[in-house]
Amino acid sequence: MKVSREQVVENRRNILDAAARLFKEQGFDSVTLVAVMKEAGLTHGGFYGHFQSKDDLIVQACAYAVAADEIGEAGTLHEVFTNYLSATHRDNRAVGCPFAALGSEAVRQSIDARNELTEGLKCMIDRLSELAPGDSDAKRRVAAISSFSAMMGGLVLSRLVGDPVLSDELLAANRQSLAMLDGARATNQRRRRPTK
Amino acid sequence: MKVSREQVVENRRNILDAAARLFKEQGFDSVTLVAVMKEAGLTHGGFYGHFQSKDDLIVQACAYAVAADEIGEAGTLHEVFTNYLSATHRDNRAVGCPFAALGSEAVRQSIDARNELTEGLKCMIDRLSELAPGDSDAKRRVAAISSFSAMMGGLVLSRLVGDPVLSDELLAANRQSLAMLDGARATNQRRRRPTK
DNA sequence: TGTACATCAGTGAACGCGCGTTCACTGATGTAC
DNA sequence: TGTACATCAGTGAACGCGCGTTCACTGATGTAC
Repeated sequence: MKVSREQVVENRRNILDAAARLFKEQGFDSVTLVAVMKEAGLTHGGFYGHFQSKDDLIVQACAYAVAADEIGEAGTLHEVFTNYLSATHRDNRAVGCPFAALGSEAVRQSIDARNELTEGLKCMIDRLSELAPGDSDAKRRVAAISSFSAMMGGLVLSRLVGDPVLSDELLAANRQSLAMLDGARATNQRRRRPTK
Repeated sequence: MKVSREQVVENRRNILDAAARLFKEQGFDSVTLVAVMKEAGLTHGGFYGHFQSKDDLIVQACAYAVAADEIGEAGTLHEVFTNYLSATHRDNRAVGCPFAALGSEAVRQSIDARNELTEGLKCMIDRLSELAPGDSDAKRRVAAISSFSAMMGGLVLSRLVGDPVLSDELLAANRQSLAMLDGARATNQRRRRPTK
């Protein structure tokens, strides 16, 4: 049965939202279109009214996921990595960072999907560069890139590990290391963003 | 046709080697048993003489991959991250680090597979702890964990990115950051491993 | 504003392909004598 | 050492299931008058 134009827009959004969550939780290959459409409250036949193929959905869902990602919106680098390297984030892949959830699989996706993620990564690096310590744009950018790499790598490893003690240690060690880097570089720089 | 006992052992090794390479290159789900057996120079029917199931192969291939991983065998931390964060490593997933190649997918594998990888990670952390800077075991261990997290995260991001300029920058920024950490901490520590 | 009808988003059965897995068979190995 | 035979690693056809995808159909929407 035909639905209203607003409903079409909402349905498409629901499909993308369901796809992003399921992909991050279970991976691109394991998630079926039937599962995505069911999660979105629809039946599978309607899928091709919204997307050309599963590959097309993956591209759109990647764009949606990086756009919805709020990691960089905290006020300080310390807040960012404290939230990122938390047990909560580790244990909730579906609503977490798409790079950590899908990184090593995304490498093998279409160039279109990777380009969407690349745009999201560029945006993330720019936002973190504003928060990172360093007395030049170049240094802050290096700090942003290395900080995000460590956060993302550390989170993946903490999720991978079976041993819960080691998993917690991996998060804590990365938090500690980032705190040192943040503090050490902060000492010999002028403040760029004075607190209001 | 029956083959000699030595040939059986070699065939099993060839299957594991082919599986580890193909998994790292294409991911667990995309690789078929037919492809693995063909790569090992056999036909698919014989697979179940060596392994109980594809899941069993994944477990054994994870163990094989981490055992074959030589990343931590360089002499200094600088050598380790220079090799790890290289274009060569980025462009050759099949023979590279299993954590970078399979990290975000391995999260969703069986607990047996994750335990094999966990053992490999523990071994990696121990080896890097011997090379890492710091004036206590605890600090060297934190440095080892955060260094490996950044290396692994940085490599995954550099592989993911479509833009080759950004990809190179991600590698270079992480090398630079690790060099700073290595150098900075090295200044205020006694030398633990004097050069022979 | 009310009515008739064309549009088209969503439904669900069906298709075909590729996958993991099974199994009857083959023929070289390796043992018993 | 040589021969006869049981063993069993590997072969390749076949199976069944689940997946992405298609399509004839439905019925609410929204437009023309």
